[in-house]
Amino acid sequence: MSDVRWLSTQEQRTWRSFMTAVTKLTEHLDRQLQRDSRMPVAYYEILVALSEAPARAMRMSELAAVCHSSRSRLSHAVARLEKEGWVARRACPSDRRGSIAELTRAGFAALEAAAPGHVTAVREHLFDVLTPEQLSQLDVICRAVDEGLSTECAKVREELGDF
Amino acid sequence: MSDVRWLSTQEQRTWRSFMTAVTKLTEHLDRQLQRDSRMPVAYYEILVALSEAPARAMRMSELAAVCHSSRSRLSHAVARLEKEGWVARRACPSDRRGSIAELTRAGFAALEAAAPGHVTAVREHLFDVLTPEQLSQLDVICRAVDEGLSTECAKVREELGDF
DNA sequence: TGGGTTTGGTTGAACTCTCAACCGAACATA
DNA sequence: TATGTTCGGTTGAGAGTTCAACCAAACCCA
Repeated sequence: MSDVRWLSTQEQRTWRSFMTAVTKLTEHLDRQLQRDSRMPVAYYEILVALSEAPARAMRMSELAAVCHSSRSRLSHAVARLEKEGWVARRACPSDRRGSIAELTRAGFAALEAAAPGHVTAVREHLFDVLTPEQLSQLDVICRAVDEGLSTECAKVREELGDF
Repeated sequence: MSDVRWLSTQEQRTWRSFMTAVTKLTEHLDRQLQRDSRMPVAYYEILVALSEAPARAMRMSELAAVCHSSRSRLSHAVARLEKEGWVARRACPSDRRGSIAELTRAGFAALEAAAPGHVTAVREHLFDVLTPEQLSQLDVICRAVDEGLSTECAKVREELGDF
């Protein structure tokens, strides 16, 4: 099918500035957190999710959903966090297949230590460079993109099962 | 320093919707391209950059700059693309340290084959879900973020040398 | 009760990325 | 010409992600 709707010059410019900004920002944040707190952003978000959960514990699958992570990725990640002593896994009493990830004291401390630097970086490179108006625009835009993807992702999830 | 400027509730919401949208979008695009054309988006962009260069060839360091990639990453990536037969490396005549990456016929064909699916995915999940107004807002926003980062990145580049 | 299917989760291999170390060529300076 | 530094690029190890395969528990239904 050659009836592809190619991008206009302007659209290409927008796409490239989007890609550039996103990759630079995520790389910067990842580098900052890795350097200062020895964890990638993805792991930080796992700790955040756990810290906000009741009893600072969550079923693995629920945690995966909250973090928009595949089961597999989360399993590997939690294994690493466990080795670090930041998370502990225990069996789920109500479902013997399940397992529960729990934030340890050390994990909470690590999160507390990491948070200031990370939040500062986010503020500095996103919130501080945009007007309040732009921030609310960005919020609306991201929700629209997310919405458009979640219908699609639901489809994928149906077909492939594992996400 | 406990004088961290934490995020307000609204800011947290914006940040999360941003992260969600970005990670979902990039993962979706990566999965599409990997599934249909056996290459990650980063490699696709390398091929695009080469295809747009005069003689479809470029110095490695220039290519790295255009792709916002580290030298190391590019070196690994080109090695893989070379194994695939999509890119060839040859010595630079004017600087014997240098090497030049060149898009092969097969590489150009692979790019042509990959482009429709990728562009369609981008259009479908970004351009089609936003109004023209929102697209131009997004463009401005991304340029501001990029701007804010490039001063920072310049600093990092100075300190660490290798990016 | 038994057999097939789905669900929750883990595992290992292949791949990509990062970081630091390294090498030879180019350049600067004396 | 000799030497120290910078530049362009590669390499290997370690870490994270993906994908497919797998296992056991739970569920479904005859």
